[in-house]
Amino acid sequence: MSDSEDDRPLVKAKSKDTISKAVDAAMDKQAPTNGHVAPGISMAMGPVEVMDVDQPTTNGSKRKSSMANGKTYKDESDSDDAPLTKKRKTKVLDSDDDDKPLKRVVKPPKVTAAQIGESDNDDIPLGEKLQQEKEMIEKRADKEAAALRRKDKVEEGKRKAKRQVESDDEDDVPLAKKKAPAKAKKVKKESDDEDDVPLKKKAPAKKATVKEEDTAAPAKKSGKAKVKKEEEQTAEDDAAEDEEEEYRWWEDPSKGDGTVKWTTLEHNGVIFPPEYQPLPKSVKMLYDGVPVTLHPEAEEIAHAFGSMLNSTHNVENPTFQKNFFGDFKEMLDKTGHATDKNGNKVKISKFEKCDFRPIFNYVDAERATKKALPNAEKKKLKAEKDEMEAPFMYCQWDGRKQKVGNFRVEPPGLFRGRGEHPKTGKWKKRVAPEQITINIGKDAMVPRPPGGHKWKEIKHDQEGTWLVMWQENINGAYKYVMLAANSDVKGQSDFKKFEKARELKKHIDRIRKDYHKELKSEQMAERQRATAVYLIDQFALRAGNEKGEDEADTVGCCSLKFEHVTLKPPETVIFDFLGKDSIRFYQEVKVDPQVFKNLKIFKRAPKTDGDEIFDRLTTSGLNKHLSNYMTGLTAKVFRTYNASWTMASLMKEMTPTGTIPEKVKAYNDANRKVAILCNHKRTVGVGHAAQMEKMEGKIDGLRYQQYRLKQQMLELDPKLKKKRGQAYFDLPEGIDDEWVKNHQEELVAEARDKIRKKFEKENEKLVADGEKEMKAKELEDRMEPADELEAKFKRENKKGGKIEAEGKGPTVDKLEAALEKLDTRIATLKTQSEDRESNKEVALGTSKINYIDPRLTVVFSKKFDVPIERFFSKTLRDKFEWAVKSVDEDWNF
DNA sequence: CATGTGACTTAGAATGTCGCCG
DNA sequence: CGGCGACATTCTAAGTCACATG
Repeated sequence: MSDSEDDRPLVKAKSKDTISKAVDAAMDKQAPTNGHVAPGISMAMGPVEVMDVDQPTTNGSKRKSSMANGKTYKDESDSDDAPLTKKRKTKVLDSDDDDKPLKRVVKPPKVTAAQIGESDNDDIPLGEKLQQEKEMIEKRADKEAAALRRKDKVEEGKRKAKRQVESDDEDDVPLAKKKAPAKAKKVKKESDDEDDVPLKKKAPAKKATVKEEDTAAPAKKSGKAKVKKEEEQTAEDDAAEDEEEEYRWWEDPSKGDGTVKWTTLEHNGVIFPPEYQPLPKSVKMLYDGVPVTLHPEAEEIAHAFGSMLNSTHNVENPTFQKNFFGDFKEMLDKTGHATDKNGNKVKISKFEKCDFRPIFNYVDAERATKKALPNAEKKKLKAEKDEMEAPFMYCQWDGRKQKVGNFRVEPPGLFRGRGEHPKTGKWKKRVAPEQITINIGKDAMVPRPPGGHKWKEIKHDQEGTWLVMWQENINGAYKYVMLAANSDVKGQSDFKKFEKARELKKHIDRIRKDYHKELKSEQMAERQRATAVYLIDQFALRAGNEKGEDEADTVGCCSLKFEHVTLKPPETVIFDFLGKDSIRFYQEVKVDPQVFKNLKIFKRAPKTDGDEIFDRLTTSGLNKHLSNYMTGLTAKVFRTYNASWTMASLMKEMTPTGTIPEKVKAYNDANRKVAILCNHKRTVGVGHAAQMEKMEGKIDGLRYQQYRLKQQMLELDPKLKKKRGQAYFDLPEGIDDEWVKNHQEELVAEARDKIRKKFEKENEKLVADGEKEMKAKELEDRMEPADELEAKFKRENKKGGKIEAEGKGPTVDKLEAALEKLDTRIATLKTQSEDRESNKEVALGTSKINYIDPRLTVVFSKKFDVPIERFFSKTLRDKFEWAVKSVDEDWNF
């Protein structure tokens, strides 16, 4: 009973609960089972040992399925477990120890189970379970708690002890991949241990300082630049006694938070989206085939849906439909539903009966007319818009003009949650000024809210970098207006981010060493942590915070679940899960044997689908641990570090030879590797396959042309047949008569199309100029070349038909030349299409923008003498100004 | 501690524009 | 010299992570 209830709670709680429950259940049944305990198991295991794999667990039925798994791992885990226990007493875990047992064969499964249990309560009695566990025997709880405390202490001591012992764990071979950098540092390492905690080092101060200055100067307009710089300088000097200090905070992330980000701040707030423009009376959605009139507020929602009809991705998603229709109906209920042309009320109750196409057609037409607007007109509109937006584009931040990122309040619309977001399609309401909080300098003029309205609140929070904030209605998410990427603040924090990643270089060896050692820790929690860090480091996984049930079900490292990890002995792991943005992460990788073993243990029964692999680990625990190594070190730093590091090493392998495009390609190839590392993908649109096919078709077309050329050659010089062999003149592979026929038809149709289009265009123009349009007869006449083409094909297709040589004065040589030309064209197309194929689902942008230290790109540009423009668009150059200006070709990541 | 709040970075899709090829 | 695909920009969702709170 209680069991089922148990299943409810949060995901995390759930999995843990399930397990502990199972433990409980088992205990109740066979509490005394000491017999199962393997020799050497210490008391610390306490009550838990009792658990038996075979015991029915909470969700008995479900569990079953996992049995197979459980079995598979049995021997493994056993051996592994034994050491765990053993260790209990030892201070330092010794790898030998660990290994031995591993080799030992098969223990009774019970032991295994016991172990699990043990670990369970081991670290945990988890305060977390609480309420559900009320029924739990209090005594037991107390005991556990006590045990826990004890353990923590032990652990603490152990950790220290370990440090010292460190040196001998040679055995943990780092992956080849990462090895190189690690090695280099080794020497230093030792001493580092000591500083663990402290320091922000000053060392780089010199360089950094310089950078800081560069960065600081916005210097956008060259005209003003000089003057500005001066000002800056002084400002800098002022602040600059703090130089020291200032430098520190921007190097030391832990300080990042309590710091003042500005002293004066002026801005003009936000632009609100235009009011909803009701559709013209002639445009109505149909309900049950009948045009109906809606209250504007309801119509607005229908309009949003209708204008999306082309994005099947959303509109055909059942959740999207359901959520949309739910909110739509709610509004209908509120506004009295609809009326038909006679003013009779129509109650809208079925989504299926709604036809939004009239709305879509209207919207689509509007789009088209807008697009068709004469250029001058477009320009004018744009200018007007720019002018009205000008005041919002910039703010004054400590007296400096800085660009604002997103000064527009998000317009209402249907929420486009990604993946299987349970709320996708819900109506995102118009934001009222009353919801908006303004953050601004005390002395600044507060922007005026729209007529008759008030702001929710005015703040003067100097520790925040945002100018305007509101909360959205669907998820309660906070929306902020902040500065643009090219602003000083953003630039600085970007710089800081990469410096942090670089600092990790100094610690990475020790961290890797530690986690390799801790992979064998007898503390389940520690072992999980080590394993997680391993995954994060090696495979660039994200941290993986817990998520709520009203969000898409995606995971990162710490939230990986049973079903996301498949173990394939001897040491291959298959990851298959949805990560951020519901992007699939699929990788089949070899891992350290110990990691493999650990994952097996973490997956042991009674865990099953839906249960967390790292049930003893949270992102905050993980990050807390990481921060011991280096201030500000968190899981995400590893992604930055590994991405930049990868780029740097790839660059080292390159030699600055070849043409510019070749160098650019080399850069992009490296970039692609980083993107793959980070799993940055783009979903290939449905049209992609077709596009690919089209390219293939194009290639085939060219090959067919070649065939024809050859035939023409033959016509001119029949002896060639002998000289070159029949095969040379055969239809190319993959092309047959049928294909040829189709192709010919296409070519003819294309030709016709072209002529017709041209004709129509000319006619349009004539009409526009007030002249008479040409007659249909004219068109017919113009079709002549197409007709001729058709006729020619017909002749060719006749039995024994020849392909006549084309062009004036055809010679074999000329044809040969044409043939060659086609060869190159085919080659280019082929590489192009291959390129495209390999690139189709990799997105290079994200890694370039967020992960690869831009200074690396600058170095590449200088060293290989390729203009930076080839790598950074204008916006990126602005964003990375600090990098572009601060680095020479000797710089190292 | 667990959970919630808040602020900030990272992410792919949608949209806009621009350059290049036939 | 115009069409269209590639590239750039905008938009906002979805993460991370520190800190507050009970």
